[in-house]
Amino acid sequence: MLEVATLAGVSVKTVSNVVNHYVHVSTATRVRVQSALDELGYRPNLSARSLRGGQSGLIALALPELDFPYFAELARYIVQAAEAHGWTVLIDQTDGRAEREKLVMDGIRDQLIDGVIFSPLVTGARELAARRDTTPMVLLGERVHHGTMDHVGIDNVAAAQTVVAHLATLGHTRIAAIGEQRHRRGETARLRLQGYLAGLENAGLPFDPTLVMAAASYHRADGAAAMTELLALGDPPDAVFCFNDMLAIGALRTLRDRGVRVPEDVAVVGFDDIEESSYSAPGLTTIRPDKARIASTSIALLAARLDGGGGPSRDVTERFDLVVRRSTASPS
Amino acid sequence: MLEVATLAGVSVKTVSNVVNHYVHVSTATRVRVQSALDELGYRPNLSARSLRGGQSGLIALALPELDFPYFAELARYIVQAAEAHGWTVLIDQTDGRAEREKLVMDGIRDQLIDGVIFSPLVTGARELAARRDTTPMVLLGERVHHGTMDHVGIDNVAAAQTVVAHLATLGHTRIAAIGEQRHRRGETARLRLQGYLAGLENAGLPFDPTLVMAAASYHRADGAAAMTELLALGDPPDAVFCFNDMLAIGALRTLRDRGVRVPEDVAVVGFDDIEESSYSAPGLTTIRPDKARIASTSIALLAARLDGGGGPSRDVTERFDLVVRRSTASPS
DNA sequence: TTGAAAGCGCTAACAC
DNA sequence: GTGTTAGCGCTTTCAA
Repeated sequence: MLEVATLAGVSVKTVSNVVNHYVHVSTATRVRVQSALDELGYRPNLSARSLRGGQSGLIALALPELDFPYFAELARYIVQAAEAHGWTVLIDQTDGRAEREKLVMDGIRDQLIDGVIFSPLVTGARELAARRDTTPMVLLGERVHHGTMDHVGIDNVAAAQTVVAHLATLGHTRIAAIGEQRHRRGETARLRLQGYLAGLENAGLPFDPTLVMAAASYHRADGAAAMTELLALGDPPDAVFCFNDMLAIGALRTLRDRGVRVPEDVAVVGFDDIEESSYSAPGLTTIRPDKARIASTSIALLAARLDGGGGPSRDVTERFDLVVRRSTASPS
Repeated sequence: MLEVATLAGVSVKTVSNVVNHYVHVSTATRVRVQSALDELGYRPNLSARSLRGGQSGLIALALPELDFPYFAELARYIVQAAEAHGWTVLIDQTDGRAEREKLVMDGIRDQLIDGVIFSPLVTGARELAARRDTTPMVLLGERVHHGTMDHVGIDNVAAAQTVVAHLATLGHTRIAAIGEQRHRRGETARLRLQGYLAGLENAGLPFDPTLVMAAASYHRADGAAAMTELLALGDPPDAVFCFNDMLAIGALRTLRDRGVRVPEDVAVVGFDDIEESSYSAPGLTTIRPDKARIASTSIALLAARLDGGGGPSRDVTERFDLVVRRSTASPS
């Protein structure tokens, strides 16, 4: 910047003014400085600017897994929404490991980052409440108790109820669930299970605990394994509600391999509506959270915190839809 | 840091020494400083550190699309490999748009970033050669001529030849290709097409231009559309080589909808071996680039540039495998 | 409208 | 083994 100033015959302050589009600069000076800028190929140093001003234009997005289609799609929307705000998104992959999530909470790379959007998998209400780092944070996913942190999510219980109601309407009576997580602290599984139970009750269907399968993680292989176990039951289900689409795709694979017809013998429903689910065989009925809105709301909440500062934490529930495809066509 | 120094009764230099694990610090001092550090909840300021030392510990990964499974999987490996080096990865999504890729080339956020791993879609040899930004850059994907930039990829031509040879061995004679890109400047499509042609020639099969389908982009929908066109041909193919797995999955969808049997009537092969391809119906035969090695090599090359500096540009070709699944079981 | 100088938090050189 | 000091590139008072 000093070089530029010298070349243009002005002070660094004037260069700074030009670079930052300060209004009170005479046109002549501006032009002169600008050409010096171009000639020298000047590029502002973000570190210095951030050190001085406290804003870096960087926000972090902390997700469990990048190659989890739901998160990849969400990340895409968030990157787009952030770009519209002039922010760059830095991605942290936590793998759902407690120590990685703790790093996010404690503020890795503090002061470098203006805000964080965090989708916790194992971090609970206690840790959240104990957070000391003051970087604005927006929480994604299931709601957990928290103080100053904003939150964006969907109503998991209602969504799961919707699924069960749909299956019951189609005449299914033995509806299994795949995705319970006994050993995880994440709330998502618990909420969807709760919705599942409520759905059964609403439909007047009995609850059979043997139809609830746990899933160590939510990958395709877990769904395939759980479905195998369900088929081995003396009295197998006539429908399966998987707590995400990956599980459902794994389940479909098992059913196909065993020659079980979908939806005639067993109907299958997922959750997330990843793109893959409209190409599966058969196409997968699923819950579609409004990812674009989740992303834009998260960014908007963060922006509000950065501009305005305080205020009570806000909790936004975005809409979801039930997308009906061939995997739950009428069974009759 | 000054506060910490005061509390511990030492100078800032000593605090810096402790923070940076400098060896020559007496244990007593170290302990004293450490407790002051903890008490005050000290966190180093990355901006300042980067401003001073010129290294931020941040590298950028510039990819076309995050929700493209191949890139998502690759990103995951790269984030992991980078983490092992103590680097954080910042992700740029270019959408394959020329102006976004140009930004990457010009060095958005210069000086903040220690290096860039860039997977160009539309940027060609000319732009690459004209690059002025000096941030170390590793190129991913097809090789294009370049000067000082390292490159990691696989042999696309050989891989495509392998696919065609495999199909020919199984007795297929009318082998179509989906994924030509007449309007794009990217080289990938061209190289795979070249391998396809070479493969036909090696197998002594005639080349029929009507069997080569263009794809505007490499999404599932493009593959589905291209397959529809192929089926409308008077003399349709008995095998299809799709230039990526997404196209192949779209093609499978079309075939399924039309009641065409795979592989009995038409065999299908993809490219990339994304996880989804082992769960498709039927499982997809495909080329598996060694993504983990591509990632670790990229990071290693970047690390070498950052440590060592100059030297001629290196070009690493990683291995690939043909993964045979049900979509190309013997047609007889 | 423009310039001079201070200082953001940190580390490297050098002195003690 | 530890302290002093200068300076990374920038923006922001404050003066001119």
